[in-house]
Amino acid sequence: MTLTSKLTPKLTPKGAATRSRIVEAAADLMFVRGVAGTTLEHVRDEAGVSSSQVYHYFADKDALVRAVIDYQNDAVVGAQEDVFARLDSVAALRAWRDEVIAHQDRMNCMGGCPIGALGSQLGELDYDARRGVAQGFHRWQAAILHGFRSMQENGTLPATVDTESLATAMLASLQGGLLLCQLHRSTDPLRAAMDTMIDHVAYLAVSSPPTR
Amino acid sequence: MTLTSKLTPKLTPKGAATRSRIVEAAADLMFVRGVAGTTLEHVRDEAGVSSSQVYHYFADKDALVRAVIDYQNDAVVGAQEDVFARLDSVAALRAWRDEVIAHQDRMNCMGGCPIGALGSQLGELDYDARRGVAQGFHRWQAAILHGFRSMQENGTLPATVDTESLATAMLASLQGGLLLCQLHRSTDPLRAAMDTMIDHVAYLAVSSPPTR
DNA sequence: GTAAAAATGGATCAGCAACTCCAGAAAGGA
DNA sequence: TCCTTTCTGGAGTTGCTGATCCATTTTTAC
Repeated sequence: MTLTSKLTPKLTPKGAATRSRIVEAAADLMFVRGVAGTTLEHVRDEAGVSSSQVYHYFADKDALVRAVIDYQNDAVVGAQEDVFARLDSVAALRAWRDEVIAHQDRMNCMGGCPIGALGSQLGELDYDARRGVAQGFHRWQAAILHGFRSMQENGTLPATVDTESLATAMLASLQGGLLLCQLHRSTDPLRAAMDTMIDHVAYLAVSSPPTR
Repeated sequence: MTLTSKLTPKLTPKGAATRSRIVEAAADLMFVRGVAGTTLEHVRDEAGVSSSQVYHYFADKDALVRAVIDYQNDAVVGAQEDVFARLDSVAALRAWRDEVIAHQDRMNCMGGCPIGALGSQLGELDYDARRGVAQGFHRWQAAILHGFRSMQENGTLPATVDTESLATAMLASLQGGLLLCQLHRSTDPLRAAMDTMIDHVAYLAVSSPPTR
């Protein structure tokens, strides 16, 4: 349950739909033009609502930004949480890497990670925003961790491996790789980052094979 | 040699000092408040110059931003280029990791990487800015690569290792780790990211020991 | 020493974007 | 049905911020 749902106690179905349209429009625009580069006028036009609508559903721009963070957390992490849970083998990790790279290819390496971009832009400006993004990253790390734990349970990874650190390192590699991918307009650095990290997982898996 | 030096052909020593003061003030402010959150009025006051000074040395805000990118490239990468070149052992890598973490500790995990933050904020908004940041990252990657090549030459790493990819992966890990460090206000994720990557280098060094 | 070029100060402009207001339409609840 | 609440429309306002202008002082070059 998000914080914003508490702040708008009474919402008719129609109102909820309008609110969603505003958040989605804002999320799309902020992904392309950045938070500061996105005016509420843009959001208004893109969502097809009037000026007052935005302020009917959100106290100010900051409140809208926080709703966008919640939205992206669900869209990016939530939608892939079950996918991460099934990352229980090195082969599955490599398939996931291929999907991530293919997606960036389709995007022409533009935009990077929606959550990471929001965090980088708002980290020092908006306390709540920073917390929201951190929460999304924690959720993301937990999802990856779940996969690594599965690899321990099925004997792929030895129990001695620090899966917490490994999951954090994997997420960091992904984020850094996405940033380099965006700025170099090439998937090569993303591939290098993910491949190297997956190679390390494979090393951990091989170096201490299951003893059953 | 930076591009900006070509655009301001005649600069008195006094003028160059004033220009530098403006760029440094802008860099500091943009690191803390972000690019969009930094007004030229802030820069003017912080640098102790009048409004017209800024426009005397820079065509517009975008030009100042590009100068800030050049400045940060030199400050962050340039200043540590020789340090990177001496990273020719696993122990040296671990010492470097300690320094990075100690620095983030001193900063209270605020701000992240100055170059990464600029890239994330400007990546999709300013073509020249994106290219400038990418150039800085390339320089950074090359510096790390230099260290890995040294490790090959002194026999620490086998010649078969793809040092290009390894250097890129190390930089990505660092960037992602810094982002998580900033957003979580903790050096733990940064440590996890760097440790895991250095462990991998150590694995590559050990798995195929020098055959001399 | 003098003229040209560069540097400085500060007032001011103009546009934009966040935010407000109020009136009216639609929906919900009894 | 009728009354309350929610939703919508769009004009309007205010403050900020990037940018301009011109006069004045300082420095450089010969």
